[in-house]
Amino acid sequence: MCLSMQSTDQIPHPVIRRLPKYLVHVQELREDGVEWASSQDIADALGLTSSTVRQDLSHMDLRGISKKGYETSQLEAVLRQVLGADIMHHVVIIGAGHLGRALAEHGAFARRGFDIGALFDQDESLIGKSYGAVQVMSMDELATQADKMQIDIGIIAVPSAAAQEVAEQLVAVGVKAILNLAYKHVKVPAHVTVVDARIMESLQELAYALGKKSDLEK
Amino acid sequence: MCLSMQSTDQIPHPVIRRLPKYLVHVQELREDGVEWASSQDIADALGLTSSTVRQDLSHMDLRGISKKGYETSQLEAVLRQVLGADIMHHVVIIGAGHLGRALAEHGAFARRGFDIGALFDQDESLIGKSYGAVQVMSMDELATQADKMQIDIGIIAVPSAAAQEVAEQLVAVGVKAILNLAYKHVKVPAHVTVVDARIMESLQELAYALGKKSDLEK
DNA sequence: TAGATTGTTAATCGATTAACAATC
DNA sequence: TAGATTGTTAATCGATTAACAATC
Repeated sequence: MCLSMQSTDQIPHPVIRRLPKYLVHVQELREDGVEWASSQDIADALGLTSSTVRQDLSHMDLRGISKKGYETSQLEAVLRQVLGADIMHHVVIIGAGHLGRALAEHGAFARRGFDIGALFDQDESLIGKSYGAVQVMSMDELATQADKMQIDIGIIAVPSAAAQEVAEQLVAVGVKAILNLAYKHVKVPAHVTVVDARIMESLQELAYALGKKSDLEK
Repeated sequence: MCLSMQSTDQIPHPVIRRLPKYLVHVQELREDGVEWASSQDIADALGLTSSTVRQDLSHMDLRGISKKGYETSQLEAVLRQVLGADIMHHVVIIGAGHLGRALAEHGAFARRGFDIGALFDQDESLIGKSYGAVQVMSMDELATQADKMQIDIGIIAVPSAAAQEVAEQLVAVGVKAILNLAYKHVKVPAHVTVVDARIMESLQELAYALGKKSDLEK
């Protein structure tokens, strides 16, 4: 018997990318003691239209109520469930440079269900050191460790020249989900999901916007 | 007389988000001595279709050549120009926590035209310290410093609870472009551009993808 | 010349927005 | 009851893909 029908239908990608935004907002509302939020309330807070919010939430396993909106605690629960926020995910970071270390030391991930199990680096002089509660290991140990801890997600935090090779190493040890922080597109087999989070690209997008603005001022 | 017609037409947002990907790839090709790249070559490397590549590049101020494709050095030049990669942008980071420090110490930004002028933090005990070549200053000095260095871009690297307040402070001192790394949507006036680069959201997107995969295996 | 590849138009696909009957 | 707000259908808008004449 299948209770949650929603788990089978295909949620469009733009919707999926908005779900974390709904979650963080509705969580804040619930913590602040707000029990109900209308689609318009949520839209205003997140810079969307109420129509988009209702469409998006129609993919979730809950119903709103006329004149009241959506119950924040219920909405939070279904969003957490859909996003797998209640399951602990095992994460490794490849690259113990500034960015990799910062992520290891950043407590917020563990609090949200992402347990960072290890940092890996080529640089032998770093091996054995700890950042936060996370130890640096040799790249040679990746395969062994992948068996021990069941790695769900690999984070690529190496220089761009090494990104493709690291992606292939992660795929080789069976990692199915990769967060790529390197300024380089990586190619992986179709069964592996890659999400890019590149600060450099975001900065360049801003630089473009600034250029447009100064054009308009002329 | 206006030589670059392209600077006035409106480039669609999805195209703009792909431009940095083209730039980084074509730069690599050029450095490797590859002089020509066809739309199909570029598409294969970046996981796009050749049709998309040709459509995207039609917004740029260059022409490809039949049977050869696009000249990499020329393509790099127009992409750099459109993205403002040849102009130095002045950046400040608000929040001298792990992430803020990592960005300050990360050399790649300066190399790509983003000069990080200062870190700002509320914590008085951090003030005066340096990370990389970047000094930590008091939040009280933001307004004064904003006048001195001409700030183009502000990076929000504070805990989510403080993100909205920091956004407002940046807007108040005249910053027109904000990179938001906090796990919280910030509201700003229409004349200010915000780009989000939230690692947490990307991880949650991956967690969703993992959940879908384990559903399919059943 | 023949064939590969462009630039561009048209077709398709999909996401967002608008509209409104149902409902609390 | 009257009015606000949902869920959903239909309309609009925009992006991607396909197709193909032009061209090197």
